[in-house]
This record gives sequence, structure tokens and C-alpha cells, in this order.
Amino acid sequence: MRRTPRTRRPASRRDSRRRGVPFPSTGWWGRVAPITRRRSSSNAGSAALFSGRARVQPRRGHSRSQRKSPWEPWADVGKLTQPTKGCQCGWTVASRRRFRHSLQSYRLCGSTPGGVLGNESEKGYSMTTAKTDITIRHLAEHGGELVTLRGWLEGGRSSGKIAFLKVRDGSGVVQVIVSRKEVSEDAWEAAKGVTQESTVEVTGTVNLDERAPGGVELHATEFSVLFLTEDYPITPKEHGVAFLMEHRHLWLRSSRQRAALRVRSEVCQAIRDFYYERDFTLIDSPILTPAACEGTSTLFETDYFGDPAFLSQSGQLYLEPAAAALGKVYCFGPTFRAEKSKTRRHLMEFWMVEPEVAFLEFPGLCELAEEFVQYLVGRVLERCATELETLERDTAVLERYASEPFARTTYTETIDFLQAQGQEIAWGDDFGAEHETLVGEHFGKPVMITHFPSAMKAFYMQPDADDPKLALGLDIIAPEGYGEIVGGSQRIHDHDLLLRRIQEHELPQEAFQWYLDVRRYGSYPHSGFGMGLERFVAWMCKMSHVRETIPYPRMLNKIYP
RNA sequence: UCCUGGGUAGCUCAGUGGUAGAGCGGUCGGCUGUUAACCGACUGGUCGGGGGUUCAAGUCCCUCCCCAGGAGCCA
Repeated sequence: MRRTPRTRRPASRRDSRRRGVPFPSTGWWGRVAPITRRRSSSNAGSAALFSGRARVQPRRGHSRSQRKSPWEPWADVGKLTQPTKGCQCGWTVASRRRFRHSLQSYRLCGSTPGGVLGNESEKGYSMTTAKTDITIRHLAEHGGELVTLRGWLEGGRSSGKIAFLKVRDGSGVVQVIVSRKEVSEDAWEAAKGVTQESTVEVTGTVNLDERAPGGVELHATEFSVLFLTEDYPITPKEHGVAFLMEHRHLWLRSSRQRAALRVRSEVCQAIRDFYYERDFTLIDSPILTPAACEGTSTLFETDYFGDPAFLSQSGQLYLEPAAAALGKVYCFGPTFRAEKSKTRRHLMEFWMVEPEVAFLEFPGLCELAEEFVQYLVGRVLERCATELETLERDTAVLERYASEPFARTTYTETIDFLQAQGQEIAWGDDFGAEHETLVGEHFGKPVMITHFPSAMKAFYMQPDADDPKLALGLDIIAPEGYGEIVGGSQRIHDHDLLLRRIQEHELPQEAFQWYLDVRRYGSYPHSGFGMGLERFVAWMCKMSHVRETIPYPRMLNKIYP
């Protein structure tokens, strides 16, 4: 069955329609009353900008004389950047449009706005003594130095004498102190009028001060607004999940989201490092596939020049032939499941890492899986301390997961345990989410469950030599209610047995000829497993839902933004 | 697909068949080495859509749409 993904309108458009308000074509987020004002001001502003005048119409209730601060900063940028010698693009006058152009031109010039690659002497700034290559993350190492930062305003407040502004540059957040008597009138007005998530540039002295959050602050000597943001939707107050998901592209800027995505990034790097250090070869399995890998889950169907093709739900089957070529291989990429799952543990598009090892048999597979998970937990502890603190994650339990051997049990023992707990479950049944949670809680650490009934597992799993009713499969259940994060098995290497299983599962035999070939030419025992990245990251971050561990989650019937 | 809970101001939510509310945000002013500051004023509504009952519906009934959580399935 073909599934046509539904597209959703942006929230702003839908909301304005609901209220019967014409949605301005200029794309402004708007409330009802000010729309005409916004529209005209934005148009007028744009026109002015395009004609080279770096001035925007004053906001409601502001006469130009009363309130020039929000617009003056553009002139500041012009002043600051007028003598830009290092840039060949001729960017001189500040405007919104040209600011955007400046980002491109910096890229073309091999430098960046933050000065990460730039040479300060080439920038031609008036404050050539200020360092422009220091990020907030490393600010504490530069106490007493004069630095220039560019970033976004996270929040702040101002009075008649002093302004406290939280500036984020992508590496961290720092409080900037703008004292009226220590900066120019323009800079003071800019600091006073700046709004949440405006783009700003600040030059100042790095102050190691106990009164500042984090112990570091920047005492501004210059401050300017590069882009004045109006009506940023996500305020410092509480929001519902639906609202935040509609604004996922902006929600990413929030501290918890940044922390979770950094943990994700570190886990991805750790995955690659783990396999690289152990001489695995990366094999990118295809995303477009001709048939179901396991034949059970629902797949996303696409049109492949008139033939159906499906988005991959696993790279495993493609890894097995590669293991005969390269011995130890792994794949790590997105996988797709069109199941109508609607829980905190499910995404339609998620990332999975799957190792596959030639001549590795079941006991070795269990060791590899445990070593792998513990390595990842250790790396998160080692390199994401700041993020775990932001997420208020208890690191003591993570330390335990990283060092203590996992609990090990069998399917049959687990059924006995669950029945003793009063659960209505019989031998042969699969575990539900509640069962997994009970098992995880009982052991208080990751649990490896092995030896499942063959009937409930995938067709390719090797039967146990001692009891052919059982399959040499393993699941790792994460504690704290995160459920199954790893699933794997030793694979059937006997051609005839595999063929029989394909027939028993009523799978299209002709589609699996290439898979059977692995057993026809130089067959070998081999094993592998898969780990869901988002579930693992959610567990590390102790997040209640996997959707916050991937930048742009794809969920049931939701594909915006 | 099924079960449960929801949809009221930009956001988070109260609302007992009888005048549409609060906090936050925003705007203006005041004040402050502030930590989601605080104080005052102002601003803000298709009560998800449609239909019905009633003198009167945000509230009761029917129907549809949407959202959240869960089940099944899975990582």
C-alpha cells in the first residue's frame, strides 16, 4: 500500500487562518492587531534596506526621536565593517540583507563571522586588539583579555545604568555586562533595545567574577545589534510539546535541546571510534531497497522508475555479504519504519548502528555488545559532563552502567520472573513495554536477555544447538524504563536451513537469492546486532521521549518542519 | 487501528447553562550586580470546525478535525 506523507502548513499560517486573519505574504509571525503595522513596516523596512538605507521603520509607540536604539546598531555595523580589507566582496553597509550576504562573503573568504578562521588584522576592525577567535566555551581561559563575540541574545534585562545580557555563540552562553557609563550612547541604546534571539556583536573584557553564572562574564566596551528579532515565539516560560514541535527549528536553540544534540553528536563519534579502533570497515548499506528485509514491519514505499522500492528498515542483510569481503563491518545510518507506533520510544525515521562480524559466534557477540554499550556510556561521561549537568542527569548511575558487567538472563528465566511478579505472560509471548520496564528495574542496570523462542524471532536467527526451539538471539534492555536498545543474533549459516526458514515465513524466495548466496559460496558463522541511536541517547540524557534526541524527528503523521 | 485525556488570548491554563478570566509574553514607564528579577499601566479572544437542544451554550447532545499519552509492533 502506498503511503503518501501528508504535508502540514506552518503553524503561523494555520493559526492565522483559524482566526480569520489574512496571512501576510511577507511571512511575518504576527498577532491579529499589529498585522497591518507589521506588514507595512516590514515592507517599508525591506524597501529601505534594498535601497541601501540601513534603517527600519520604528515600532509601534516609538517615535524615531524617542527610540532610535533598535535601528542605530545597523549604522554601527556599517562603521565597524566599513574598512573590511580582508573581505573581497565589498561588504560595507550594514543591513539585514547584507548581513546575510556577509555570512556568505565570509565563507567565500575562508573566514567566518565569529572569526574562527579569520585573522583579526585582516578584518580591519577598529578594535584590532580584541581577539575574535575565542568561543564562549573557552572564555574562562582568557581572563582579562579583550575579545569580540558574535551570537544570539538568549535573554537579559536592562536598567537605567546597567544591562545584563546572555549571549550564545553556539559553543556556550555568557553573560555580558553593559554599563552605561562605560560604553558609547549607541551601544547603550542597542543593549537597552535588544530583543530575545537578536543577532549581536559584542566586544569586551573577560571577567572572572563570582557574581556571574559560570564564573565568567564579558564586560562590554562595544555592543551592537546585527539583526533585531521581533516576536520570537519561544519565550523563557513554559510551552507545550505540540507548540515546541511546531517550532522545532527554533526549539533547537534551547539549552536542553542543545545539550541533547551534543550528546547525540558525541555518541555518533564514539560509535565510529569504537569500530575504527577495532579494525571494522564501514559499509554503508543502501537506503532504497527492493524488498522487505525481515518481511514483518511496514515499509515506506517509493516509486523507483515505475517499480516499487522501499526505504530501508535495516542494513543487516546487506552487511552479511560484506562481512565475507571485509571480516568485521558495520553500518550506521537512518532507517525507516512505517509502523503506526505512537509512543515515546518510536520514530518513523531513526538511526541505527549495526555491526556484523565473520566467524563471531554467540558468546562473542554478547561480549561485543556489552563492551560497545559500556564504551559509549563511558564516552558520554567523559566528554559530555557539561551537557549531562544541563540535563540534570544523575551521572553516578551512568558510572555504574559503564563499569559493572551487565545482568544476564535468558528468555525462559525472564518469563518465570515476570510470572512470579504476577504478570500474565506465557512462554512464547513477546515482552511488552511494561515487562521490559519491570526487568530493567529489577536489575537496576542494563540486562542482556538471550535464547528466545525461534518462533517469535526473525527468520535468519541461528537455532541453539542444545535446544533447537530456541534462537541464539540477544536483547539488551536499558534500565530506567528505556526498554530495548540493542537486538542481535547469530545468523543461520546453513543454506538449506535458511531456505527452509524463508519458506516457512512465506517470504519471496527470489528476492533473497543474493542473501542465500552468502551461504552458497564460502559460508561462515557470523553474528551481529543493531542499536537504536535515539533510544540510547534518550537513555543517556534521561529524556522522556526520543523525539528530543534527533534534530528533526519524524513521527506518526508529523513531518513539519 | 484501538483505549484514555485534551483543544478557551502570542504561550501555559482556570472557567458551576446567565457580562470571556488569570499568570506569563508584548508595549510604555519606574527600579535593580541581575540569575525565569521586581513594581505600575496598557495590550490581547472565530472558546478547534459544523450541526442540534435551550429564552440563553466555552459549558449539554451529535458529528468531523487536530494534539498528547498508552496498546499492538519494534530499535
